[in-house]
Amino acid sequence: MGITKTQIFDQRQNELAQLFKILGHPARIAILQYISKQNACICNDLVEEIGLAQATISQHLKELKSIGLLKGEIEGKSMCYCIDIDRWNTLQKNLNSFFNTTKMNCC
Amino acid sequence: MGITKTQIFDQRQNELAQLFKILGHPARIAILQYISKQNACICNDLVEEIGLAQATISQHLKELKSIGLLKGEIEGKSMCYCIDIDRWNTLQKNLNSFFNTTKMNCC
DNA sequence: CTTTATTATCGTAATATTGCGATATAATAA
DNA sequence: TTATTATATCGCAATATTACGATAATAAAG
Repeated sequence: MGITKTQIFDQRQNELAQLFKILGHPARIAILQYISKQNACICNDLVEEIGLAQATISQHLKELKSIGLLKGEIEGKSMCYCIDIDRWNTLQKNLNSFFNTTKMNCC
Repeated sequence: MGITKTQIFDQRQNELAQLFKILGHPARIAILQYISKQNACICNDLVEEIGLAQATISQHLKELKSIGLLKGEIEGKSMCYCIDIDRWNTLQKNLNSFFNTTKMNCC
């Protein structure tokens, strides 16, 4: 017990849930907001800005990368993490599609 | 360690993350989709439809209620859980507002 | 009142997530 | 080469989530 039974749900349900799940942490929300404000970003800024340890920030960045929301480029000896706007717009469409189709026909 | 440091984030970040988090489970996505299809719903249907134990479904319903997405009315000896459309629309607006403001000014 | 049906809650085991120190890796600087 | 700086990964401890059986609570039916 304890493991999520992904096999009893369809792919769309699992993918949608995974997206929501990754967005479901305040640090990751804050990271996205901060990167957006900066127009560019290096991870080290985030450590000071957010107030979590460097290892923890790095882990959150990895999760945001896992759903394609962030892309990172090496820039000298630091990383430039940016929001992938195409992916961002696609995600927004997916979520809206879920919201719009699900509210239909409800009592 | 292990506990999310909600105190270092602001209220909006925590609330937004909480919404995403609750939506971040395939069973809860499936529950919302099923209720939407039915126009009404009793929990017992969900147990057969989703394929999780009754106790588990009940727990997921409770979480969806906790963010106001579902409202439940007693109907005879069973419950009628419905999507709260007003709340649903508000949530959708909140998420879109996050998506729209965050993608601005990004590199 | 007793039975039956439906949902909620409790307790618990299994697994996942969060956070961080320590360390590895990689690139530039001296 | 040897520092220095920035980021990633490993390993672990603390906490949270998921799932379910057992049981409680509630309401209708007999």
